[in-house]
Amino acid sequence: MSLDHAILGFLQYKPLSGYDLKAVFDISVKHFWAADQSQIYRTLSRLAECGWAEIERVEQDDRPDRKVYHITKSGSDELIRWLMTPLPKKSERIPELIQIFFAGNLSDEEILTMFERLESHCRHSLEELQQIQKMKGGNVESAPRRDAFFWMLTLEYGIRMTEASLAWLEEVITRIKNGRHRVGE
Amino acid sequence: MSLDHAILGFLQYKPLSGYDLKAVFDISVKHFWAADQSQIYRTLSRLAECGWAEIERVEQDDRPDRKVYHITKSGSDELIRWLMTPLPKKSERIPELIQIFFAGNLSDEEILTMFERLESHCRHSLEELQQIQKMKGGNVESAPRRDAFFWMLTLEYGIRMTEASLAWLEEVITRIKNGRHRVGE
DNA sequence: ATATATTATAGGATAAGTCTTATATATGAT
DNA sequence: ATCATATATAAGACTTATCCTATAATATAT
Repeated sequence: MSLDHAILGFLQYKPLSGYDLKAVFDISVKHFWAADQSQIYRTLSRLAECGWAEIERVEQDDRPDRKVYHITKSGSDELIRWLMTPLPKKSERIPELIQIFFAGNLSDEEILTMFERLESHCRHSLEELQQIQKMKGGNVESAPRRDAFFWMLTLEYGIRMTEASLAWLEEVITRIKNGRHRVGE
Repeated sequence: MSLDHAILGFLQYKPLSGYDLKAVFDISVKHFWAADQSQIYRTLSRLAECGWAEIERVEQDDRPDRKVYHITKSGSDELIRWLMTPLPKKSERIPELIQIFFAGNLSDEEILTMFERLESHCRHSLEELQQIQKMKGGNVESAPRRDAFFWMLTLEYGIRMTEASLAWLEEVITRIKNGRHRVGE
């Protein structure tokens, strides 16, 4: 799955330790792929077992030793292969839609509260993403334009989707306020 | 998590067996919550253990006996409680965005192929959703308007998001064809 | 003084989900 | 005749991810 390949992707740029990777995930792909620290370490061991990465032990006096992972030729090949492979389409799980689907069990007031909660959450996410986009304008300059272009695309995608969600939620709230969900009762 | 509550939601409408539930999931919430048959049965046992559902054994001569699950008062309370509870916001995982993020490793030609693949997949999903929407127009009439309203909302959401994805992908493909990802190289 | 944060790795327990297979009967299609 | 499909339930093995905890030294803040 994708965590393996996300890690290979980062190792392709340069060798990194598990600790480094956690930090790198948190400042770059967290919005669409949050990685658990524990899971990163476990996955790194597996990558090394597979021969997709090699471990370099870096001794340190004051800190615990670092295990820096280098991507191998076969790891690099695997990354390229995966990047061109269509992903098995499995519908993502959206628990919010379960709440909406069964919202008929709630009172009109509770429903409105629910949607307004979803809306404010969505607005907050949008602000976060826009904030990142602003800062990234400078942040990304160290990378080749080609890489930076695709990094920005993933942010742009997040923003577009969140904007669309927000627009939809606002529309739905208006409809509910106009009692459109009660028509015909 | 949500499978528990999705099942409680359906049991709130009427008592169902595991087999029934699998069918119900597949024709209603599959687009945003695909449920594995095996997982449904496991979850049902757990719901019964929790006291949120009760089992009625229905003997049949020609077929294996059915275990029909009835929601209890405490199950119903739990459903309502959950519907009003804000969900812990955990960013969803979008493996496609990992592929896009690291697309810089591919050639221009491969990149275009990748995005066109994503676009056609997206177009296909949209058609599927629109097809369901058309059919549901009649399908849903048996339910109270209030419930049907929220069922349709979840479909509408899927369509809006897929439309937004598609529009974005088309735009990105144009930009790539114009060589915008190579600017400054 | 004490608590928290940073750097660094990793195991244990648990949860959640997927895939496969087993069992059993009936019906319809090729 | 045989094969697939529908009805009905459920265990086994495995994967992936999450949460918590442990270890260990240093540094900074209260």
